[in-house]
Amino acid sequence: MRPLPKTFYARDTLTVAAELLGCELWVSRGRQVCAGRIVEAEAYIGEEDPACHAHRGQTNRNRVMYGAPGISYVYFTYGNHWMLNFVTEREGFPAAVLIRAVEPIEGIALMRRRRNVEHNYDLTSGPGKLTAAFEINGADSGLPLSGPRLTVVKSHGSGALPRILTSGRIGVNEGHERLWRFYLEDNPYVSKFRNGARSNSPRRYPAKRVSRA
DNA sequence: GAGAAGATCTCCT
DNA sequence: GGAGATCTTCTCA
Repeated sequence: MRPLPKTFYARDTLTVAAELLGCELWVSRGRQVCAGRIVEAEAYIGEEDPACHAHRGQTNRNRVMYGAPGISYVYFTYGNHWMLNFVTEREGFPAAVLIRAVEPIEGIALMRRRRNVEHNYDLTSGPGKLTAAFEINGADSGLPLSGPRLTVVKSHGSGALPRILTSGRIGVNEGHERLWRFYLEDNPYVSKFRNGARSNSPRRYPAKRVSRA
């Protein structure tokens, strides 16, 4: 199982976000291993992006975002939830991909114990849910995505990937006109349209409107 | 130090 | 669909 190289992340964040769909995230806790296929992600790019943590410049909290590509950026929000991001682009430029949802493929029983929910589709269908299911927290921030604790690999599943759709980002107050949310069509683990997303008319990817302008 | 905001989730109606 | 929970981070005085 070969992790994605650093060069994968050291590219345009929108490209990375789209290409992460279908990839597998593996999280190890000693002998406990959980894994899921990434089905939904959002891009946050630079200080010009009003929804990005780096919008107001570098702080203690977002310092990891300014670091090298291919590392994790995990932060706490709403008093309850950890958010998992992958740092992208060049070192010194704050950009990241928020992992919003995954499809469980390994360690499902462990996730169910951690989440205490009835249905599998409730395990990881949201950014806060997936970090709870994978037991990801601030201790995982700044770690390489090439292992040993966090590993991202190309999917070794067979068959063609479903269509990739884009929409406005969820839960952000500004910058929602940018179609920087990417997800797999008809996947039950994609988080639903809600929480104030004001521009989530889905479009096929690649699309002309998916740009950084 | 105080107050406000926040890339969410879950429960209740 | 709405509101509360919960607490870290940041800004401002």
